[in-house]
Amino acid sequence: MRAWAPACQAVALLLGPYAEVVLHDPDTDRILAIWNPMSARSPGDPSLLGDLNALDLSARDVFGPYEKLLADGRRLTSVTAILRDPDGKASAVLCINLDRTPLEQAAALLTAFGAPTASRPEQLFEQDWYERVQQLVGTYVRECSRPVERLTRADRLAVLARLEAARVFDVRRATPVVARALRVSRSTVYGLRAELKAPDRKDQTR
Amino acid sequence: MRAWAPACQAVALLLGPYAEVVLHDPDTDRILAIWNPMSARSPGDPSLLGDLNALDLSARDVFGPYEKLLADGRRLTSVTAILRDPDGKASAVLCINLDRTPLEQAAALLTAFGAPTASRPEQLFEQDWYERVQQLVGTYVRECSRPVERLTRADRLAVLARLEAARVFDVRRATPVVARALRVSRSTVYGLRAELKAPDRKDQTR
DNA sequence: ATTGCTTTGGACATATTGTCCATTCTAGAT
DNA sequence: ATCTAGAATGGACAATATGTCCAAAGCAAT
Repeated sequence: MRAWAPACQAVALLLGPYAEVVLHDPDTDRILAIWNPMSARSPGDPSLLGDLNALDLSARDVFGPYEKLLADGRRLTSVTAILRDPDGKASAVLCINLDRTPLEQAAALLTAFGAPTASRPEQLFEQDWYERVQQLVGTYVRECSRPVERLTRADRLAVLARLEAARVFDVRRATPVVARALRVSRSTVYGLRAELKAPDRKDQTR
Repeated sequence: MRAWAPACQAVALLLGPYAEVVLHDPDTDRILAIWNPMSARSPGDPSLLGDLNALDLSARDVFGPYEKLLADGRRLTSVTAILRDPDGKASAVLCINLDRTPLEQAAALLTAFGAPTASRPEQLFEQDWYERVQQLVGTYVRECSRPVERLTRADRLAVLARLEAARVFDVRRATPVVARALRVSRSTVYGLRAELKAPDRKDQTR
């Protein structure tokens, strides 16, 4: 039923990957819609609501929270709501399944681990990105036992890839430093770097 | 609107004391119903939805998740959904506000605990300077248990000193990020930063 | 020497960073 | 509540830094 979709989507969105929202059709016993499916179910599949139908639908509209167990061991907390038309007819059944394991792990860790007072936000921020450049280049040079000036084009590409991976270029003014370390011009660094990003074509049709 | 109540109640029930579910009347701009109120609002009170009405209600039905901040410093994650009648008319606006602080505390502890100190030869370069900014600001905020927006000038100076010490500004594009994290303008960041460097004189005789 | 690459300096086009300042805000004091 | 000094803001602008391009060299293998 289209009317409920926004509400369902909102819930699914809010609870991120840990909640599954399912809308069932109580007449056909099939899934109408599903958000963040945790098992591989999709609209049209049988609901497998089974015992729910045994519940007295007229007595209450909201059931739960109760616990479910997934085959893979995940512990779910579920709630169910009967959604009614303006005329009172049950037009859909809403189930929200919340995966509790991540929270439980956190809680377990928390209780198991006394009171760790402060965290360790220490700055291994790497003051010395400059050193790091020297280090990465130096290491490579040693690896292929060849001085910086005798590095082949491919070598330079490789070194740049490492520097790139180390996020060196996120640092201000890094490019000239790298160029110098590689005994190469600034232009060349940009050129090679572009090549890394666009592995094949020589033409820069951008 | 009676039709939505079960769904709202179900969500409120599932998310326990940490989620507030509010149903607004888009016509009168008042609260229709509210579950688990976090602030002292009740049905009939004005919605204070303000800017929401400015949103193009016809464009989308679901907004968010976006972040809200309570005066007392609690961090909320909110989603909003436009609920429509069978004939398409927006009959209600659903807001779910989830208090994230308990989760954040758990998560913070978790990440702090998970930090495997050693064995990080490569990229201790801190890919994640962005995280680091959030982290440093967040820590400070927690230390003085005051939301970012309520930080005093002196506080901001202190935070900036830490960021400076962590060499955050060596990273490209860091300033705007910091400004945003501090909920302050770019200009202000530069201003405060200048102040840090020249502790006394107001004139910039350099 | 000629060919088919790559590198190089620069010139330029963009983007980012810093400065400045007229206005707008805000926290206190009145 | 109103006023006021100091602070923050947004936007213009200047200064730098980053990227692109390309014509003019290098350079190695014919």
